[in-house]
Amino acid sequence: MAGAPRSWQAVEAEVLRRIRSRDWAPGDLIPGEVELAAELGCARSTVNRALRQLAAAGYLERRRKAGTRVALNPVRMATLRIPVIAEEVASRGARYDHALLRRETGVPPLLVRSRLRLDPGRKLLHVVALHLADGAPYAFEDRWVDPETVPEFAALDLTRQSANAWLVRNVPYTSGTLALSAEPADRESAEALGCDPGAALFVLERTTWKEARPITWVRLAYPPGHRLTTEL
Amino acid sequence: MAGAPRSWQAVEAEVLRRIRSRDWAPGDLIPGEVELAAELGCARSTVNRALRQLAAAGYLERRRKAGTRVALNPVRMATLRIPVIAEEVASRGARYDHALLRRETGVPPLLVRSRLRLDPGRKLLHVVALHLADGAPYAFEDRWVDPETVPEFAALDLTRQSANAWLVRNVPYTSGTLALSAEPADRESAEALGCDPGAALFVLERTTWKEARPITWVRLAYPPGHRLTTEL
DNA sequence: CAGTGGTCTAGACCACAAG
DNA sequence: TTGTGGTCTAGACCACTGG
Repeated sequence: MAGAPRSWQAVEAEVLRRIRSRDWAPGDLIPGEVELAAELGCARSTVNRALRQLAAAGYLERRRKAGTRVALNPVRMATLRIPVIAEEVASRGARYDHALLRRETGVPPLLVRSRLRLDPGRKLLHVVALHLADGAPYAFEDRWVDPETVPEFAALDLTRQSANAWLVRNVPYTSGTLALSAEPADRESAEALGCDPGAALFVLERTTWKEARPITWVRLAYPPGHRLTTEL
Repeated sequence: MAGAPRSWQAVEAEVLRRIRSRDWAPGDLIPGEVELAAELGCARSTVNRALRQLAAAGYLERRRKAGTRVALNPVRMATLRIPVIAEEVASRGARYDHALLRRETGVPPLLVRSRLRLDPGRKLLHVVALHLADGAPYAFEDRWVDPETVPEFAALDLTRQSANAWLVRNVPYTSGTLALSAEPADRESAEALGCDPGAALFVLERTTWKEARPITWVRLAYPPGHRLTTEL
């Protein structure tokens, strides 16, 4: 009936237009795939792809038999790119370097132990390092690695490549958790990053698993002023 | 040849298995869709869907004619859910409230003006509010709204619903930017959030546009301890 | 039970880019 | 030029779930 969307992108755009124009208001039931396909002059699978995409983006809510509704609260999904730091630095046009500050074996603090669900007394490999961009401190890394999951880690030369770069390439995780927060700089972080103790640091904390076994817990602290941005 | 993946999820799982097992190493060219479909015993479109999914997740890199390669650096994409604060609070099982602290019209500071690409001297609507969870400070909001894009905003009763809730439902944006950072609390934020000045606040800054017109710039500051988490 | 979305298929044409 | 992914189609069956 209407114009002539042919591609699934065109269908997506048309549906989005109707949502934004309040032609289809939040909560409304929209026509079924068959009906839409007929109206827009394309195959049902084309409509399906467009609607699936919009549902994944949070604009629509779909349920079998119940049909498709315009989402009441468009839950915005922001996708952040979490690259390896070396590339994060390179993509900003800076020269990357890193310095290994400490490396030891020991019992992790309670926080780390609980995040990794470890038995008390388990010893992990501990690595403290500083990432540099054009020679300036870029991020302060505090990492604990489970030697039972990653036995090769103990023998690694961490002066040539960072722990993260090696792990990402050699020990793919099957699941993980990422947490972002703000924390005041403790003395060691402040010294490494060249800021005042207590300064507001942007902190990224990541825990990764290989099936049921913990791989690593890492905390990356960025100096004041660091921003993580994304397009919506 | 191999087992019998029939669904696209099964194909996805099988390909992921081969990547993780280093059967297909980073940088390797993997078989084309036609070949894979034959090997796995399904239609090419099924393989296509699985590979598209894996490419979107950052595991594969696909280019016409060049074929599909295992990504050298699995760029991790973390998807954050950015809900309306009222629901964010409700989902934590707390009672939501908000308090309007200030509301005025004026020329925004340089930072806001540049983010919204405004002409100097343009006056915007300024709203300062506090979001509460079970009566405790949850987030401090500083917002500027363009009255030319959203004329109805000036007449709104912001004691009944928050600015964000109304904007999300009534002025859908077509594009926007999200930035996360850590900032020391200034006096006003500290007072509102009940923390010390200089405390490390987790800050979410968002700018939204309706086509080429700015809608709003908002800065949400969360008190120390706040964490934004996601599964990987 | 019946309607809706979810998926698979086989085949076709197209767009892009490597050689 | 030509191989590869990107997409569309028409039809079919299935799975879930509302009524």
